Amino acid sequence: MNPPARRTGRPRSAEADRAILDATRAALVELGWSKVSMGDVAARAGVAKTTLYRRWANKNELVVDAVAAVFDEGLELPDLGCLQADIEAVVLSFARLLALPETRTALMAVVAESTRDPALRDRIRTAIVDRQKRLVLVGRERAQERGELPREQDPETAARTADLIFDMIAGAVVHRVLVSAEPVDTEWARGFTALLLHGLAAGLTLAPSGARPPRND
Amino acid sequence: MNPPARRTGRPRSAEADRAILDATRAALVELGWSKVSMGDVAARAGVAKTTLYRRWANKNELVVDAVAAVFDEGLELPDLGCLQADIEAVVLSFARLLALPETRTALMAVVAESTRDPALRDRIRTAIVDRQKRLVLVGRERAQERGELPREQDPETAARTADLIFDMIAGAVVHRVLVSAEPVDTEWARGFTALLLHGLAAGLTLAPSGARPPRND
Amino acid sequence: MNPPARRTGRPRSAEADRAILDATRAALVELGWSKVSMGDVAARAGVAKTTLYRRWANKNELVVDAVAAVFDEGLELPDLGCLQADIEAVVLSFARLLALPETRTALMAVVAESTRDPALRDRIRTAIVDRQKRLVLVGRERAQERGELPREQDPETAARTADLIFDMIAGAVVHRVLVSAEPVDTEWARGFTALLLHGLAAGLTLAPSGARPPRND
Amino acid sequence: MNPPARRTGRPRSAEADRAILDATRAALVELGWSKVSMGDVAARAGVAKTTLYRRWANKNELVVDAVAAVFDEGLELPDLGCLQADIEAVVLSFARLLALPETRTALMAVVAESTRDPALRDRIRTAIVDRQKRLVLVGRERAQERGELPREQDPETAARTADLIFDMIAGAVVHRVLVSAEPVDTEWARGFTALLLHGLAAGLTLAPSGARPPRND
DNA sequence: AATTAATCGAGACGGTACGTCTTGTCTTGGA
DNA sequence: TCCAAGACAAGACGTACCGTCTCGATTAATT
Repeated sequence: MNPPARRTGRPRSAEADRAILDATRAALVELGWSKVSMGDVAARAGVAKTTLYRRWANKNELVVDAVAAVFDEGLELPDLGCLQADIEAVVLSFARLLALPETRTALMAVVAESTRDPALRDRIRTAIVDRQKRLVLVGRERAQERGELPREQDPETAARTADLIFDMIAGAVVHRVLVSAEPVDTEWARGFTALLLHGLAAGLTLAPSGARPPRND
Repeated sequence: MNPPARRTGRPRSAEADRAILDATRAALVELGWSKVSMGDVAARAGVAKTTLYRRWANKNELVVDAVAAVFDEGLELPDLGCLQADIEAVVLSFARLLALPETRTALMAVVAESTRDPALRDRIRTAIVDRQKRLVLVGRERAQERGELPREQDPETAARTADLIFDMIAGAVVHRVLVSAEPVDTEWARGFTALLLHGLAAGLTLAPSGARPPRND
Repeated sequence: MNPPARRTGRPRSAEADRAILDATRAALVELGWSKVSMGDVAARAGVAKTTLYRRWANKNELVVDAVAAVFDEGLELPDLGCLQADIEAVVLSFARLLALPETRTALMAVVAESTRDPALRDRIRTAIVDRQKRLVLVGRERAQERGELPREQDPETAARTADLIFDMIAGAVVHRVLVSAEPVDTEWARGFTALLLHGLAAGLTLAPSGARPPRND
Repeated sequence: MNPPARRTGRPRSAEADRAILDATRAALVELGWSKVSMGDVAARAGVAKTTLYRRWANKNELVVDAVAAVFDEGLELPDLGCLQADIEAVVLSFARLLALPETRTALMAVVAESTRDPALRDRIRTAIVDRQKRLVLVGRERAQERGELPREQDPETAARTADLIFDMIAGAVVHRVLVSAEPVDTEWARGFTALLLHGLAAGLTLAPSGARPPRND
């Protein structure tokens, strides 16, 4: 992303980077968002406050990056051989992440803050949203190879659909966990995935013909 | 909160209450949650900080109360004669609500705060979530009467399904607007509704061969 | 000086004022000017940093006032019955003050700072210089009553003379102690006072035979 | 940048030295002692901070060196044929020096610093004080040759008197300019010189009898 | 009408974190 | 071998806000 720039002077310590992000996550777990202070993070990381501010403009930006790393590590898309299983797995893996108080608190705090801070919103977008969108892209590609999904010719339509699916999956999980405040368990994940795959109207399509009820949960 | 007690002495000013809540909302819109300060709200309301703290224990409580009213209006479910149109309408109506900086900021602020405060989470659930869930129930009832959706016999399953649909609709819209930070317009609402009604697999089902239903497990 | 102003609100704590100035002087003695920090003073005084900054704009101003109080307490003009004894006493009392490291350091630091900061210079003038000038005025009044000095009719000339004498006494002592870095002892005080009273030319006038001194105006 | 030869690591020493000292003086004038920072000086001089620290141990040492040169020029004692004129001339010449912000700031900065640093005080004594003391010696010698002043037999007493006079002249001027913050003009110089020559008591001693005494202010 | 007691505005209080600055040292790569 | 550039640990600076605490001045309902 920024290979130019850095030319002269002492290079920044990669070790410090790591220590700071680790310390931030640890502090987040222990204290919760609002009680994490830059000074405390610096002390935990064995680093001067200056070193934090040289890398991140403020607490929000630091926490976004710390949270982004959690998402990078916490979310995976195992190839389970069928689209439904893949989606269920990623839903559960996302839910597991949001079940941790520090992830939950930090993510929402940062999103809330971003409603008034465009720079922060951009950082969230690039550091978290865009990176996790890859899960949708990879999942779709696999499903298309398996013949479970058709290939979209128009790349723009394909991109729009991917965005839509991402918002639907992430949005439903976040809303269930944070707003409705109900757990996301295997049963919910299965119902959600079925609905996402076959739609609300599925039951109707099949029902009239015979006895089979919709597989809607 | 509690009617008793008040006997002698000067009664609290109702006007002050109103001025404070108005000032809080105004400050929230202008500054965003984290930059709203009690001192600032007091100054806007032409009131002393003491007067705020005499009524609300802290910033959170004040903001929640200030925000609560906003969500009581704003969402309606017009009967447009077909399920798809009804869903699209409610999606757009919700999006319109979230497009106001006031609502957007307030909602996220309160939700973020609630990740740390179970009492606040309950308050949100009863004051906002449960009240809006009726939209799903009403919409489903209408669709069933029109024959667009089958009637679910088991009431528990029916309730679970309603919750799921609510989380999917509200979650997708919120995520689109606040996290992905993209607008919810008619086109998006249409795409979302189609996906919700017919599912991801629909393209495959309808496009290539013809009658073949999803063979999904 | 400012009887108006203060009308509403909680009045400032006189106790805090005292505690802060005491703490400042104590810190000055222990640590020396450059190592005194506002936070440290606040902690010693059992007071919040805010309380310091509500009264003094910065460290310099605080130290000026702390030093001024030392001068107020440390300098007196005992009535010893004759002008020469009075002057010698005040010279020695001033020298005793400057012998303390904290007074010396603090005074010079503040004066040095004031060469670039007009506000600070004014504060020094009103808080220290003008207040100690009273010693000259009182001493002259006494000497005039005793008949040791003539009464000046023109008040402007009288004021100018007082300023001149003040600069000569204070300047000589400060220069001796701080620049020449030699002690001011009884012997020096006696020599200085004699010179101040009778002038350089005195030796000539009284001593040798009678070579007429210069007719210098 | 520089024509001189570069073999293996011989510093551009001379040029860098000069640039640093110039930058230090400039910064001192512009910002005042306490706001001069090593980083700023380095930047002005187009030099790395390392280079400063390779030559001077700290800020004090650097500033003292930067300032030292200023006092080597600037003070002279023209032979005007009479003691009073000589004194007035040197007073005005000293005042002229202190009127320059550069000199004023630098002198006080260094003196202030010296209150905490005995080594620095010695350095000031030899580099500035002792060198200027010669003015007193020369002036006295001339006055004695003219018969304006008696010759002191005891060399020790003579030395002590010279020190006293030096402290009185330099001290009064410095105090007037820096502490009282009033200008030293011809009028003040005349009044000061008269007082120094004839003493406070002069008015009284001579006046009653009748012969016109000097109007000493 | 006088008394009473909780209200009001204003603003100082102890704390705590912020984000900036400077100091003096260390670490690069380039000449 | 030295230089410029700039990162580093340490720690003070002055500001902002929180939630509490005086103040003197209203202001109703109860005497």
